[in-house]
Amino acid sequence: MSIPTKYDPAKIEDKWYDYWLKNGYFHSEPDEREPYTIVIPPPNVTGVLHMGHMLNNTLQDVLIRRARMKGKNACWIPGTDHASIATEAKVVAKLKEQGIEKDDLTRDEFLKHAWDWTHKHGGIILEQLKKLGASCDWDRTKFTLDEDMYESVIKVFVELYNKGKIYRGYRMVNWDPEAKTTVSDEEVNYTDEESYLYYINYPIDGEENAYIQIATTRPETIFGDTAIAVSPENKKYKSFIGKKAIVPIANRAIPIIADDEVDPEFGTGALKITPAHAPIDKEIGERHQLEIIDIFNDDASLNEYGLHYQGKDRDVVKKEIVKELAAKGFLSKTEKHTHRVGRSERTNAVIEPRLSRQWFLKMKELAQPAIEAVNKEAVKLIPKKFENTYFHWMNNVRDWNISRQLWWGHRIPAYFYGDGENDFVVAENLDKALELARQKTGKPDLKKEDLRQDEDALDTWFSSWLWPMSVFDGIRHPENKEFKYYYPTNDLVTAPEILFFWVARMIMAGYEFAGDKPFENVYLTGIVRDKLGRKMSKSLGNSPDPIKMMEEHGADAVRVGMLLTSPAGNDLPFDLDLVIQGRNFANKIWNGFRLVKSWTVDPEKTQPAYAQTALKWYKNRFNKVLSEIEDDFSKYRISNALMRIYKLIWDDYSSWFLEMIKPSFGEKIDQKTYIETIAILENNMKILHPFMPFMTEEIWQYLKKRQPEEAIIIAPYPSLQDFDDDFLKQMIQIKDIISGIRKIRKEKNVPQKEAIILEILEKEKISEELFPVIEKLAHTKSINKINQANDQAISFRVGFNEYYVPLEGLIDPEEEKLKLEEELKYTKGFLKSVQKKLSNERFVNNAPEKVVAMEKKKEADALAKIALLEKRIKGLG
RNA sequence: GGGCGAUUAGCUCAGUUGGUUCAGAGCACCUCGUUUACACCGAGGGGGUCGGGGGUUCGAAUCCCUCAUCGCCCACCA
Repeated sequence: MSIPTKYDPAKIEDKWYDYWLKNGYFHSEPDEREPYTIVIPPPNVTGVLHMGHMLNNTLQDVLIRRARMKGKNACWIPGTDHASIATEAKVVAKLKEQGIEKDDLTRDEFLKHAWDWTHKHGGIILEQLKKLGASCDWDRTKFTLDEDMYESVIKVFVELYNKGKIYRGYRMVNWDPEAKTTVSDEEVNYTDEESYLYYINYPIDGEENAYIQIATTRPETIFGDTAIAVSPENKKYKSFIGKKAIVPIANRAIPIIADDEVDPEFGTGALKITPAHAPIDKEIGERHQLEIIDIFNDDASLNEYGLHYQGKDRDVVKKEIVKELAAKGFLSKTEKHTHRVGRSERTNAVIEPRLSRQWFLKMKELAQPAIEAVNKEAVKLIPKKFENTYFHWMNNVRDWNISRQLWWGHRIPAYFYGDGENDFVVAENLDKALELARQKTGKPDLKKEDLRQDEDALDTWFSSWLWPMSVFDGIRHPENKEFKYYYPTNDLVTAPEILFFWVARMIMAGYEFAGDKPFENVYLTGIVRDKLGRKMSKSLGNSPDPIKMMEEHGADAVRVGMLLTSPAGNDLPFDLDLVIQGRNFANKIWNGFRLVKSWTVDPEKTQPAYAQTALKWYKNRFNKVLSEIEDDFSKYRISNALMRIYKLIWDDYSSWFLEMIKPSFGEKIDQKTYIETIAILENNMKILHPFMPFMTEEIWQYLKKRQPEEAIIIAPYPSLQDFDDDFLKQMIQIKDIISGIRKIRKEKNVPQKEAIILEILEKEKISEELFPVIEKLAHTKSINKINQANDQAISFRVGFNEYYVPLEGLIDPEEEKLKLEEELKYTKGFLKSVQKKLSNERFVNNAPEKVVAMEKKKEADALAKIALLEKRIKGLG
């Protein structure tokens, strides 16, 4: 059987994925083993895979595969989120294309369209994750609108309502006029935008030619003005307080009031108050019991209060009213002004602050155990720097507006029986609602038809905050076996952008409903950016197509590319070069494997000394690196761990170890070395498997005929063994000697096939055990110890020892001398700095003994070296 | 406006309690190389006064102050 020269991922990746799937290696059931659980951050059900998902899920897969190999019962729960706003917006847009308006449909009709859309496009992203190699337990795939998930959400809502934590409030909310729904504070993005500040004169009621001037960015809201406020400290306006001003165009008289909130420095120092449309105005309005006039329709066009502007969009009205104000002499001046504008994360529409009756969840109490959990590190945020942000947000948490004016989602289980503000009951279903309503109203003849369920749906996050519990049915049945076994989960990998949306709320929900944290560690990834540092986005077109990239270069290469430079919490400046580096690595490994497979074993042959040493060295080296990798993983330094494996395999294994044991041309390899080399290769593949699952399985299966239960995906991870650090240090010396010889060969053009002699002037003991390696790699015909310098040779130093390579006819004494003099100069400089330190009394008196002793040794060493060099230079004449 | 974090080689980052091994890694770069695993390669090499300034200390990339630049989070400036 011939092995292809080049590793071709396209040919094998699907094969192994199917193999793992078929053998059920992704599936988990509770058993006696220790569980290791991750719940996926559920992507939008109709979403497609982007680079952020790639990074995120690669990390999760690395963690889950490693845990699986380490003998844990690894369970990675996949699933999707119904993503109410995003999905509903997509469905509305699609219907519009077909000439259908949402408003013309009934709720049920619309939901049917939404479900059709979901069934058509839903789950594509999960299929894409399979290409990446994600070893999720697909039998456990969940969707946030599944029946059991739905029941969990409703149960929680009812419970929280009964505890008094959910209430209805007439509050200022963020209104998205495009999606025609409220959005949470977290879903509003603020940016500085250029606009204008308009100075408008409001005539004083009953006075001639007297007016008060205000400055506003929103002249179109004057129809909602119900007062003008000034600072009580402001002398300029003292005389105005208590008078009335006339709203231009609207011709209404409104009071001029004093309020501390008004900044006398800003604009004119007078502020028009529109309680329905600005948070600060609402507060001032409440303090002064001002009338509230809402001038907008749901789509931010003006309603009847807008008079002749009724029906026109706010932006159109702004332009037109400025002209009218100017024409009628109310507009005094216009100046450029930069201010912060809030836009909806989903639709990018400018958010309209609006007073509206909504459902809220009290957060203050829920936040307490969640703060405590992070504080005492029951839940760890990685990297730690996010804890500050977390605490800050949690300590200032505001009530959560959980209702959305959407149909796609969990419908709020509140049932109205009348028109009064409190004429409703909250219950799991209509039957229970009826019962409650009958009790509450005292009307036993109340019928189902008399009840009307709230039209609104819940914020998507109100279902995802239960995710780690609801996927195990822990909300409906907290005593069930699965929930008890898998919960709390272990690691959560997600983006810092949703720290508050999701992570913080899951922690709150965990303590509130299960009395325990939802997970132990939260690994926060960075944002995937392009080479220029821009966030990758569809609109910029700067994001590579992950699927195409995996097809071209292999999923393993892409995984390596994603992880090479992405420490937790740091943005990942992604570039195709990283994937190429991953691909090159795969090819390197492949060829290292091919080389080993090409050897034929001679059972009669005895093991050469160099091979024995090489094996001893590599095994020690492997264990040292393994211990470093363990440490990296314990600190979630995943990139670092990968880089260590990369260097281990490329440098230690390929460049050094394989070269050491490689049989000479035409020769066979001895059995012992061969068997051990295979074992070494297998261990390399094992520690690499979490990062490059496909190629490692391919090589693993190529190496030996294996039964399904012997697949690498479930092979036991190498256990950590002791290593001899001194021996490893000796090998570093040997490597330096070999490099020294290579350098001479290069400088003097002595080809590798020409054997050379190495002479050693030994000042410190060097172990002869390692000489066969020098012989093999530097191609020496003899290695001799000598007692004095050989002037007919080229020299180099490693540590305190001098090495000579006699090369007749190629020696240039002047060149040698120059080299030595340069080194002498450097050593003298070094000595000077050491002696300067040692002559400093304060150093000698204050520094710890150990440090002083070290400096003294440095001094002695330098002196010895100088003597040596001087002698050599003298010898050269 | 308030808070947090960062600034180390061309790029992306390590650098644990200040003291051999503290100035490192990978990529990129330069030179050489058709040696029978791999040019998706090998061998060798260059490159940073650790953002600026000040301080503490015998000793600072590491601790303190300050300035500059960048990033993030929070906030009702019309």
